[in-house]
Amino acid sequence: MTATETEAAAGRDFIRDIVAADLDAKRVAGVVTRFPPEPNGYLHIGHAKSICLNFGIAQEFGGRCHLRFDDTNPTKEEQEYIDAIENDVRWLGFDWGEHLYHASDYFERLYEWAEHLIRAGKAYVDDSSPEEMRRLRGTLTEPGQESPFRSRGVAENLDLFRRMRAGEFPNGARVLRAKIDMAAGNINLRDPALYRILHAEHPRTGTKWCIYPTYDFAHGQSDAIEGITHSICTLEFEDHRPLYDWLLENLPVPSRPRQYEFARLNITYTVLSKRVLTQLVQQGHVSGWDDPRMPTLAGLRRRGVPAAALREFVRRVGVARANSVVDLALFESTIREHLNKAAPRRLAVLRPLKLVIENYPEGATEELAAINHPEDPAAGTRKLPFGRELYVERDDFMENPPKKFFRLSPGREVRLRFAYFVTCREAVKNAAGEVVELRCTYDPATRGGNAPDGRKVQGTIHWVAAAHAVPAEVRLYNTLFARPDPGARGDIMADLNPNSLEVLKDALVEPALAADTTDGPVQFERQGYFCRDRDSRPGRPVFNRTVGLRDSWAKTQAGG
RNA sequence: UGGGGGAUCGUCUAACGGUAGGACAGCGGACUCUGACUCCGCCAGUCUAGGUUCGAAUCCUAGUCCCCCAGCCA
Repeated sequence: MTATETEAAAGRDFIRDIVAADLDAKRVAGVVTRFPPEPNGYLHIGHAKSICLNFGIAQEFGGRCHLRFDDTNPTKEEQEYIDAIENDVRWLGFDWGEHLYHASDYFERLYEWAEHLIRAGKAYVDDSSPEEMRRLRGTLTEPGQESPFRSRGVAENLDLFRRMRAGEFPNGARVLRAKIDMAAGNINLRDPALYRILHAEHPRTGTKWCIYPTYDFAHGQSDAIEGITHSICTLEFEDHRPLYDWLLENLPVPSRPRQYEFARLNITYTVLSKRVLTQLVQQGHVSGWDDPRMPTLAGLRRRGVPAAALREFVRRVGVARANSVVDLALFESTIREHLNKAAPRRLAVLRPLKLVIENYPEGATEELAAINHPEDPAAGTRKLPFGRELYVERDDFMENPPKKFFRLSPGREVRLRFAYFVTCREAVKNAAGEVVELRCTYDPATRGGNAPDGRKVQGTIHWVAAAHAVPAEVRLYNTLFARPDPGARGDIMADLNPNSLEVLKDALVEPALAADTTDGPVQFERQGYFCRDRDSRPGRPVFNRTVGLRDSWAKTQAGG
């Protein structure tokens, strides 16, 4: 982060207010936060909010932030996800230093604490089937009933729990439960499960364990072990806070963290449900977790979104307790702002239409100077080859243009960016009546783009020289979902956008784009920001559109 | 009908009993060798009804609407 960004990120929200107050009142000596993902999928932009919050607070208040994998359910977790998560957090710009932890690091201690609870008469082994437990739990409006196993003695509970650990029972046969209150209005307090039997191989502990702590039994204690002061999570865990507190109060934990909840991020046209994202990958609706249409950090990275833009977006969104849905336009605006400053400009024709300059000498070639960045003279210039045959954008010609159309049409003069004024004399059509070529004339006196007689043109269009253009593939991305509120009407897959990907295989780009194989962003003038995809091959670059330029002409047309 | 939360411009978010502000979106204009960028202007909000107060988005009362919870998921 730059200094200014760090400063800007110090903007206040209710959580930072709490941290500041705790520090002021010396309730805590220093702030310690943590980002605790479960390694059962890839990180997405919703996680970015949590990452920026936790790591950001640690930075701003001079504390530290841990990366902790909440790996308590080996049936869902994989090493691939662990590796991807570490990579993504680093890419986002954060560093956990020495503080990389796993809930599984604490399995032995958690087990001891479970026995502690049993000895204190506050936990018991229940032989009920899952169905029976559900039946006795009651409903939202009716209290639950006590299990017949609730009154088991300490010795029997201890024996049974040890035999659970020893692997004497099959999955689901028994469970360790906290003894709290089956009549509690908060269902999480109706004797929640603490340990379940899972004969499964864990990515880190292998087959050492066949019983695993639940989220509730692992999370708060892990926080306490690490000395976390502010345990920040999303709103749906609000109901778990009483249980979080109950466990910390009934166990000999080394510290006393506090949980605070904030509203998770939602964005229009976007789905941030790990379940649905997994489904998109598994059913082949996207090419993988890093498909540039995915809201995953891997997808956004491949799409060309700068990490700094992601951080800035999260900052602009803010942190509150009210559920909300952020306009995708805010994200796009933030991306453009960053890319506008960073991206050198280039000319690329996405949907080529041949243009022949009849009065330009056959076989002649010349080079014209083009600036690389209009707002940054230090970016310098480059040479653009020019010739009698060019390609221009199909959209830049209309045989019968509407009012205010400032581009090419029969008889109209426009400027070719950095080159000459040309006037369209004729549109050549094929048998099907489609325009296949434009015959034009140019004014040699306008070399460089200005007329000595001072006359103006209303439009400037981009182009490439036929003899020097490099063929390229360009991938245009639209939202994965066609509706701003995917799934709101039931079947979320029914809301998939059939036009989320448009592949242009016949694009032509200026030579400089083929020569440069670095990874930085680039602006195709008048079109948008692009980045080179890893599918690029020598002589055949592939570009992803990160985001289009604002297009008030298109808006006018659509509106009119 | 249980428990826990939340309501401020179209959207997100400030305000901490004292001028309801910012950003995005939208609209209009200036500038322009990108219909981009930039700049200027405009539009627009405290869920409702009472109450306390010199003064209420903020405090009180009563409503309304929205979200979360009945995994041996996290």
